[in-house]
Amino acid sequence: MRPTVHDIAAAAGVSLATVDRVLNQRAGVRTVTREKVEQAIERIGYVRDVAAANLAKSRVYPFIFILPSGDNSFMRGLEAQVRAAIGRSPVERTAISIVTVPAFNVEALVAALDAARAASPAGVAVVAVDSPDVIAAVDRLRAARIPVVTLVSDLAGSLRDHFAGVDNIAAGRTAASLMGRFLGGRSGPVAVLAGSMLVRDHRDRLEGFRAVMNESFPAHALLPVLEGQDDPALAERLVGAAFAASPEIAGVYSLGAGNRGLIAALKRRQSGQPVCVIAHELTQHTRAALNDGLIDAVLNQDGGHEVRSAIRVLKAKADGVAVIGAQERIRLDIFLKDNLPFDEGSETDLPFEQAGNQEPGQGRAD
Amino acid sequence: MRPTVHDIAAAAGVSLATVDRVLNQRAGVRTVTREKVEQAIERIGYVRDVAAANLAKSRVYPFIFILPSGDNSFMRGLEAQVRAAIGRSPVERTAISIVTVPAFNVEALVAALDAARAASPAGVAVVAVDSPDVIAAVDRLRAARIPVVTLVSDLAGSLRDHFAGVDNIAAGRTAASLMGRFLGGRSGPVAVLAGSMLVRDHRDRLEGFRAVMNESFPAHALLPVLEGQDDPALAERLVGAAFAASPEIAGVYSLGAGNRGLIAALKRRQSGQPVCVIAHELTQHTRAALNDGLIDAVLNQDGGHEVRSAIRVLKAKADGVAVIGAQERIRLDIFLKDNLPFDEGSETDLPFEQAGNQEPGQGRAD
DNA sequence: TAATTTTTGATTTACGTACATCAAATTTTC
DNA sequence: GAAAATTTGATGTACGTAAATCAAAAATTA
Repeated sequence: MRPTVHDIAAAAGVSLATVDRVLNQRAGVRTVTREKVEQAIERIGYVRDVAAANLAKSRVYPFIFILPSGDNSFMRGLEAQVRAAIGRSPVERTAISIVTVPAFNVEALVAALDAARAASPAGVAVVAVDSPDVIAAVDRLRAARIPVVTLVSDLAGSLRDHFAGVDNIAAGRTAASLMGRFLGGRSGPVAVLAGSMLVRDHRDRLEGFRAVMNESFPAHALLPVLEGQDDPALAERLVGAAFAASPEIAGVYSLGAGNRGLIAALKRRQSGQPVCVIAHELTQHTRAALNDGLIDAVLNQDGGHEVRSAIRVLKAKADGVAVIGAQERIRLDIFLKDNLPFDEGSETDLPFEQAGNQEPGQGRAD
Repeated sequence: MRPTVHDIAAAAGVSLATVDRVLNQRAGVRTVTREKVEQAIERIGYVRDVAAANLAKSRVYPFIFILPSGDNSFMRGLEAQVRAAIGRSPVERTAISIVTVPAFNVEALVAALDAARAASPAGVAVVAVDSPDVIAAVDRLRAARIPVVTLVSDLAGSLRDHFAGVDNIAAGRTAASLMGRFLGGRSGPVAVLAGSMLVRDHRDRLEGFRAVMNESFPAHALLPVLEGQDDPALAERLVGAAFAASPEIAGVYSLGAGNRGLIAALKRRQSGQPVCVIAHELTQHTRAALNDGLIDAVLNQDGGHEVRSAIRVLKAKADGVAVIGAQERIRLDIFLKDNLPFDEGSETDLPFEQAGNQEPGQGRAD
């Protein structure tokens, strides 16, 4: 049988009350006694029964999720996943609130992080914009002993506890490797469509992509990066202009969002050789384009996994216990039209379709 | 606040004892009363606090894992993952025992399943061999109200509760799609190395591979399937013979284990055009070959995920509660040398290296 | 040494559920 | 309508931990 607090008391030769004082770091225990108890815990291999402890404490974990607002399929899917987690709150003892801030907006994000700190939750998950001010705001949360997990896009140099997202450098490298092999003998330059260089995930993907293209496929020149602000309309204009300027384009790597615009531009393209297209994030639009042969491969991160992983890690950090590392590694999914998962419908789709059009630059769209 | 049993009692106008009788389906409740209570449960939206219930019951979940024995890196890695789960048993309230049976052996597997049934555990996970006798044995377990999860290889037509493994038809299709694209303009037939057509996973992969090769890349003929029994030595002989007989081979799809033998044959191959190789399961051997450029892509299933998922599902089935479907879908990982995960060392490696050589056909090796 | 402070022990209640016991109320059977 | 059987209620204990109270013991200070 697993040892209990009573066994600690017996082993240490102290009372239950003293064991409790040590376990829950309450005052009024002499150092010698505390050490006696800690040694007993070590000796008999006691591990606190978290379920029983949570029951006794009527513990709930108040978490805050900070996500970009705007018309971005992936981000709205992520929000839907957080809402699904909210639906499981009674069972999981969480109390999750969602805060949305304009995409790529440092000041708004800092304000949201500081507001979160004022609410003193049990943990914060945030889709980070890479900036010194954001790093400072995250570090203020950590200084207030509030666990922080970055979601989707990391914040290198900050004191965040964990990153729940894919290895974006590897993602970029993989995209390049697939691009180079899929192009085979064909020649021609490759265009890159990004959202913004303000977010770490996009920068990392570009870095990985550039590295492998230069190393392994130097015959294909890289055209200057198109920054589409994750806005479909802008993306469509930029890609269309690139096709017009360089009809010999052999491939396109879309490492951000706004794929609706990219797909529109591909459909409008009349002439020229076939283009190899690799994009990120499986949405209704990229899925359809993959099936139609407009897109050759989609690299995907599972937002549901990321959200559930973030919650597990935040809980563990709040309780001060270890996590199963391998379980929390977010995988990069590679989808060809041959291994598309069955469409789960509402699960990854938008929770609500927004009809009206969005101002450009306000969202990480699609 | 979340409703409790007391709230049910109040809402239904009955005593706590009666609510308990209904909740735990004990006898001695009139149908009218039972319905009154069930309606109250529905009305106030009660969900049992599983943590508290488990605490009260001092619940442990005795599970039995039935795995193939023999010198097969993937299977030994799987076993290591089960052992890791055993290490978490005190926390997860499980009591897991491992049973190994010779690979591809129907009688031994049936005996193990029947022995498991006699032990009346809370659930059984099994790497299935596809056979009517095995189906019958699994159905006997289900008839005894014991939840069954198939692991890695499914058992279509049985009453198993769940399959914790990848979609192997999609895996085969993906392999073909990658193979066809990687080959580009090159011509020549493609060889297929399987383990045994007795297991569903191998048959499914072959089916998917054949379908896409015939549909999309009919220029590449498929050579007769080599059945290597997942044995490295046999695989090496078969592949070597195939190279000798057909020097113009353009690609090899290894859909089973025994990749050590395949790699040896590839290294020995002197002449001929370069061969595009796609294999299954990331082990120390396939990882090294991928890095060396001997293998072009590895399709992988994460044994750790499969084991943890199997345990979660078995628990849920034992408790009669729902699972998060998306969380339990096992993903097909596609690894190129560019997105190899950091080597976790002991985590996916063999728990112990076996030096001695194994009789052929006794294991699903490598 | 006495007075004071600090530390420790003993005990109780609570969390939400399971399970057992015994008495009381209700229904069924003859 | 009485006896028997069944159903329901009331109550207590348990699971492992948290948290509180108050008394007793030990240590510290004057």
